[in-house]
Amino acid sequence: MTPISSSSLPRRKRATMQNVADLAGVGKKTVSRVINGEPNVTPEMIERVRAAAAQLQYQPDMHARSLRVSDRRTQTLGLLVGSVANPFSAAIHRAVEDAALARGVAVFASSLDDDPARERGSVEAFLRRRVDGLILTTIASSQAYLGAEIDHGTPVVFVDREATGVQSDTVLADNYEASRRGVAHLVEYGHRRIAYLGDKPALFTARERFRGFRDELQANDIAVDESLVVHGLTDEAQATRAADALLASEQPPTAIFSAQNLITIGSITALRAAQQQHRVALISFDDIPMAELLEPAITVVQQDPTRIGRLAAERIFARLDGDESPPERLVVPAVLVPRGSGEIPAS
Amino acid sequence: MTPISSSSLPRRKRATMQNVADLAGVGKKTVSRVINGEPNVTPEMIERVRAAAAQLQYQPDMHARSLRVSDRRTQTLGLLVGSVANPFSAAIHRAVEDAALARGVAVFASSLDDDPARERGSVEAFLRRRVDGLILTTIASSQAYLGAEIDHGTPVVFVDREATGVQSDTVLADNYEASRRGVAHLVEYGHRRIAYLGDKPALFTARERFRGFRDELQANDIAVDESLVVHGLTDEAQATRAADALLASEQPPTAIFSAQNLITIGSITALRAAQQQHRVALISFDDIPMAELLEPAITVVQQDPTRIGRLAAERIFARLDGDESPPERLVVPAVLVPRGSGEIPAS
DNA sequence: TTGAAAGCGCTAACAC
DNA sequence: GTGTTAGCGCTTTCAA
Repeated sequence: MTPISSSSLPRRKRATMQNVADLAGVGKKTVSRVINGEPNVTPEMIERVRAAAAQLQYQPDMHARSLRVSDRRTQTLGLLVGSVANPFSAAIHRAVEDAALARGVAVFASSLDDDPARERGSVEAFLRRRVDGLILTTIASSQAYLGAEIDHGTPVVFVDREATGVQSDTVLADNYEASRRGVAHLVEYGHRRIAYLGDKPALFTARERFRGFRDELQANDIAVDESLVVHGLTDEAQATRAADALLASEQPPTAIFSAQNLITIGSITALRAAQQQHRVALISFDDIPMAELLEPAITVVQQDPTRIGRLAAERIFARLDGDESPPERLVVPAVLVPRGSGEIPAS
Repeated sequence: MTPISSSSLPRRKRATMQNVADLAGVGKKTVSRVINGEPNVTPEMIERVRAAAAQLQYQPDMHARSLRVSDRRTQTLGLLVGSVANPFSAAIHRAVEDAALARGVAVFASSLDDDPARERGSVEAFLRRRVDGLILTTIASSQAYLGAEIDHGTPVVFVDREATGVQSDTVLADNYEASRRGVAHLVEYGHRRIAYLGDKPALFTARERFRGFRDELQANDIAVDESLVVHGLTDEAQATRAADALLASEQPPTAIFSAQNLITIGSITALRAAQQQHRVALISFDDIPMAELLEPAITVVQQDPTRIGRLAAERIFARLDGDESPPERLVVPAVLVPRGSGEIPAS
């Protein structure tokens, strides 16, 4: 057995640039030049410094660097998503990470949990760590508190939801239009009693999707039946109960429009329990995992979180690279993917 | 319209502690005391400083702080998982975030993608940013390169996979035993021709799970039929092709043991295509989304990524709080969840 | 081409 | 209870 690292050893101090300079017998600034790949250093010097750095296992301190460097960049981004455990958020996260990795930028990721206090807390935590940019999903009633930071030059991109009280780059799905397309699809299959199961109307996306639902019905001369509309569903269990009740009512819907992925899963559970999954149509706003393997397969309005994340990161980096054009509002279309559940005709 | 933040304004500099001190008419150190909640400041002083800080929208610079503070902590953690977009990884991430949030610690999250170069790159990026601790999923053949950092006192916890060449806290599922339990379950239902579909044997988890598969068969006096064993499956499509081939062979298996979630999904696709999903049993190592809603519902060996993440974070913080006990190896049991697909008897 | 001095924003140590 | 000085590790500035 070779001895492999013992935690009871006296802790060695981390090597600094000065240590490297001393060992290499050069000035601190020369080490700095080599580490940062600056020109005007002779090959021998480069070699000497490299060797010393390797011997000491030197790792430059980016915090100390960013404190002194002229643009004060930290090569760091703050990302706030609904929840890092949510597949939609996770896809955004991954896309941001990929874009950031290419530029040597590290990403702080946090979960919002639709809690305004967490929004403020996360943003503060990011700002105290002097992130170069912010990609934010928001829930607070106003983001005016970001005004000073934006004026200061920190790029901010809002994703998934529109911000209030500040203007900055925004990347969104076309919630309203996509919702209309989903409802129109059901109407085409003869449905007129369409239930709407949605999230809290405090959410931008929930409002937009319901607006699309309502407008599309009206465009087809179908009155919105309030008894078929349920708002404020935030988890599977609530959605299941709401769908249960609708299916057990005197005049049950012939189709369900679910405005969000967790609600969809809850609705499927209810439809199965009532053995109505092949009789009552279902369209889900948001894709769900395994949708193609369910019976019936689930017709969805599919967002593109990867593209949303990529575009958001691109906006941040464009701003960091000097883009001073007016704030952009990028809309990423959601597409209707017919798979079966949405093509069940009205009975 | 009220004017709301204009990006073409001259960029105001960020307020520093000195600015706050000047405005409040006190010394820098007094501001420092107030910001950090240190004792021995009169209430009036606190109020004056608070007001000045608020007026200037002062945000302390944690980098400058950590540079000077005696323990050099940055209140930052580095987390490397398989992929932030993978549900298993995302659950770990979320658990780590929750534990970190309670201590005001921010989390850098990165994806490994089973690429040794990414492992090294991510760890370097974390170290250059002087994270207080590392939670790592690894793929490189050795983690000996971390020895110096561990000696230096940075806590490192390995999750999901065992490390090589260093000793440090580790949190793992009981891959071997859980795999045996899964196979034993199939044997109980009369299966003797059980296929194994697994990931690259370079992975610690893949090796352990296969070892469990093999040993459990042998314990039941069943010879391992090499024609029923496929390694090196890394995505759904590969798994589907492998399962297709097995099902179409002269002597098809009566059961499939899938060693990983993506392989399970691919296997389900193949079983459906061959209309064998109600005839050939299937057990999945790793839960998959919607498993209960599939037909048949999928029997799984369910890991507990939330617990893995929580324990990993607890280890880090215990070390940061001074725990000097020998490295721990925590095993989080995976449990067999019978749902239907694993209870199809041998035909 | 190289290096010495100054200083980024903050806190430790110590004076008052 | 409060302020002053020095210095964390690094880059900038500027002189050699």
